[in-house]
Amino acid sequence: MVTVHDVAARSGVSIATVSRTLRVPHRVSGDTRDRVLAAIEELGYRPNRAAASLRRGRTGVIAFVVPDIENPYFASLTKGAQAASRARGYGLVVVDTTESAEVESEEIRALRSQIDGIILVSSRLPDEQLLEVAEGAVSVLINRDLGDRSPATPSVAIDEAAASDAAVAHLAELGHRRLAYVGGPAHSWSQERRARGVRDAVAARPGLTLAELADVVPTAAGGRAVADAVLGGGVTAVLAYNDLVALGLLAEWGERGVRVPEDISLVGFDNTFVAELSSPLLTSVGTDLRDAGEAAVELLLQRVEATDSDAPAAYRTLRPELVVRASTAPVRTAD
Amino acid sequence: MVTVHDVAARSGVSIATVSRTLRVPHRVSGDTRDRVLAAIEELGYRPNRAAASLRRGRTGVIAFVVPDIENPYFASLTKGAQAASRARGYGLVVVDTTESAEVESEEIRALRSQIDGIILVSSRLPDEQLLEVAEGAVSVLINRDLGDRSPATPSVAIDEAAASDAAVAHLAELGHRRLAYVGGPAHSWSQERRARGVRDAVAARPGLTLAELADVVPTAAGGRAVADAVLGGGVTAVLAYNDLVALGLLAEWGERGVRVPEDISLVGFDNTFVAELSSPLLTSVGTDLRDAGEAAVELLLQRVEATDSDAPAAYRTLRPELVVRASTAPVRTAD
DNA sequence: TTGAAAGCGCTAACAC
DNA sequence: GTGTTAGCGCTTTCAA
Repeated sequence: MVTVHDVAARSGVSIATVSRTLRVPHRVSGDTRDRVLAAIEELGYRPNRAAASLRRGRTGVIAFVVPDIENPYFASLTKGAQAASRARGYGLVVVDTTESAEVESEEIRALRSQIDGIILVSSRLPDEQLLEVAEGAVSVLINRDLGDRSPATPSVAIDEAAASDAAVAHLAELGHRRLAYVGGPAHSWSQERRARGVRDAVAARPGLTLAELADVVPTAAGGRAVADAVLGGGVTAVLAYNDLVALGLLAEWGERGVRVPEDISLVGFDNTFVAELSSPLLTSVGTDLRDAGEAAVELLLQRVEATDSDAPAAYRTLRPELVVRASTAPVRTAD
Repeated sequence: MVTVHDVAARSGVSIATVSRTLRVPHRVSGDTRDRVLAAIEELGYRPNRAAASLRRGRTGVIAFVVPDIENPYFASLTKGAQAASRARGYGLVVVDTTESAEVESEEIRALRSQIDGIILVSSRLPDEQLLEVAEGAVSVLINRDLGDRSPATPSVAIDEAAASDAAVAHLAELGHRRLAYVGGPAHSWSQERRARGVRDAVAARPGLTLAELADVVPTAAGGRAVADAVLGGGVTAVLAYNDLVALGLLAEWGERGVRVPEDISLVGFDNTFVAELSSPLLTSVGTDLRDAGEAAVELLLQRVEATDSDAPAAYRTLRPELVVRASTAPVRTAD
């Protein structure tokens, strides 16, 4: 292993100068800098992070905690976070909690002392526990919000009201009047906001009616299971909790001869890549998740690197975009 | 921050004993052990990993390098690796190389000194560079194999010959005689083995013919692009390079009135979760990817923790399973 | 079985 | 602008 001592010897300076050349190059004369850099190159020197961490009290690693890395939604967020942290020279430890609050809290506890900061995505922890975690470490939340309870914790959230409104507006414009919303898990943070958003958007448009299905398992299987129940009542357009549920509806309907969009229009949430896997392609509303992942990293590092806690907490609200694909069409028959 | 000193003071022993209690408990008397453990509990002591790493020369972190975390195939592998490394007390740094060999080699270089080992999944590096990496660190390969060139590097691979054979056998049994294989990227390691496997399986069954399409982009869009080209020549069943390509074919055919499985049967490779997103559900052949990820971690840690390099290199070949779903059916008309 | 003590490689005062 | 030096918290001889 090559150490600062080797580099120092090779370039005829002290170890302090070697360290300075790397950390504060402007405090080293151009001449020495060149010599040190050359020696580093020749020797293939790589600073030992463990040593630096021990001395500086910082590890250069941040944790990214997701409920399920196989879920396309979280995979995209992770991709963005990964790229951003790499670009900033930080390592990203990805933790998959398998949707379990216990695993989540256990992992966080184990990690706490080894990382500079933590990003919690769609945390499954109850508010009080989440609060404790958030206060106990430099942290950023995605899809959760402690509000006044922890004004120092930044969060990144998607403007679900805007998303819902865009989706409903699109369907209304196509002439749909009787809508249905297939909701997700009962107490999910996103579900609550999406359901409210859809209700508000419908209420704001006279003549629209809304049927709601609650507590659907947020997977394709969940969608298939309720495909039948959604139909009827003259519903001509359906909004699904997420793309996966939408694809489940689509598949099951297809097998029962219900055609999309001829018989019924369908809109998903999140606009994940699976929206481009189906036939017809799925109209979906969502934000760029990679951007969201990046934003969270930026927010986190801003705090990590803040000399003291001078950086104000930032709440980043991301604007979603409706991507119209083939699963929505003008309502067929006037009611 | 609570340190060994605090625990030592609290329990009336030396810091050495505190350390021993955690690392080699059997060398501490039951009595002292209890006292130390109690103090640790009361104080909430967590060993500082940076310090331990510096002293022991090991970091407790392994790297998992994938081309694209958004790809369901790699996401599932990652999920398995994540669970396995957590269970063994190691941190997992996930690196997404965005399918770029440069990014891959750069990241590996940067990481090398900070990790105990590295798992390279479907590496995009050319053989000689891969060899260099594999020799320069404790490493395990998934979906690559250096063979004699680096007999010390374990690898985990799926038995593609068996997979291809199972798929072809299934179609042959259903009465299909004219098959087509939609291949993946020209020089991909998996593609080469899958193509060979399919060819061999077809050759082994008199009466079967095979049409091959090469160098298809391994995504749904890639599949859509060649949906037309595959048809014709009396082909009644198609094998696709992976599930994504299969879904692309399925979607495009659907829009052109070609029905699956009535008009044509379709089989995907990998059996990722997207095979359950379509209508009809996709017949697909693959191994449990989480298991593969776990296996790689086991192999790696076995070497990491080997006192010296006593552990023999292990080549783990995983047996794939064919999951028959609705996209395959008996050939409709006798030829 | 336990303790004293020597560093692991690096950074950051502090002197010059 | 550069060098000297004192640790960061831990593990591990070596002695007792």
